Amino acid sequence: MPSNIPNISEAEWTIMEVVWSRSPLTANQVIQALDGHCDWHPKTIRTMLNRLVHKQALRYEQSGREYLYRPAVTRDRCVKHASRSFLKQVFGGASSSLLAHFVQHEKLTDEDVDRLRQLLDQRKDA
Amino acid sequence: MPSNIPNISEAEWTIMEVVWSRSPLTANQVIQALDGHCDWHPKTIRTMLNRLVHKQALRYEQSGREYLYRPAVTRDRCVKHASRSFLKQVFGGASSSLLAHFVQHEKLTDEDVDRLRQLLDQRKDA
DNA sequence: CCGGTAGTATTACAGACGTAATCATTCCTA
DNA sequence: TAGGAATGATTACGTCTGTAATACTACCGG
Repeated sequence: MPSNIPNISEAEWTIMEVVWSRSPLTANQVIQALDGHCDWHPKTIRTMLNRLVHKQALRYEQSGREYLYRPAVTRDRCVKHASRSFLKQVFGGASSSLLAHFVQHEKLTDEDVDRLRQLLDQRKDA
Repeated sequence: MPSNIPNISEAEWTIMEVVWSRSPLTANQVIQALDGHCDWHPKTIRTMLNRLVHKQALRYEQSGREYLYRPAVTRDRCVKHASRSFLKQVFGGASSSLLAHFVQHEKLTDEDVDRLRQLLDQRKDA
């Protein structure tokens, strides 16, 4: 029984972040959490919640006349899944190339660099 | 005049890789290059070449009765663009988190690690 | 000169996505 | 008790994707 991570689109990812960080919540709470950040119509957000349930990225339980949504997949698993796809598609699976790219082209503070060095040190080398 | 990087889908990316690495080539050469790797129908590949031209990810010039395709955007720019989107979507734009993730969860040889340390050293710190 | 072949261009079609509007149900309130 | 408001369900619709098939056109060979 392998992962079975549902495909979460870009817009859906935004919804998932909210649910991951404050689960469980009602549709309205999701809408409020996004108010100001996105400007999606509430209907749109409800639609996306629905789709995410169908994709089995979210679950819900009834609570009064509303639903309480929770993640059905952990953020970790989704991050890993998305990272793998990206790594494969853009860097041909070579994590070293990917890392080189980000070290060279994206901003890092000195602290970031230090922490990264530590991670490299702690890495259990084969 | 900002970037204007066209959106290149996953399947299209495969085509682009071929063109980036051996440009210029004819449709048939792309088809042959992919033979064995993908199993797309030749018609499918021609369709994708066409779409990529419309998206202005590829250009072509006539050569006899065929076209010679070339990239209209560099791989570098596309990699950077895709990396930014991914970074933003999955790691909220924090490159340090992204780097930590890949260092901790993806395979790296000892040489990879050494090279990465060097890159960190060479980094022009602010 | 005519028809087949090899290219390109156009069309097809289902499923995903972004973005909602409309429908149906139910509960609260006047 | 009937009507409106809130919620979830269904439907809508244009674009993008994956995956081709079909149409058109021009050149080559008989």
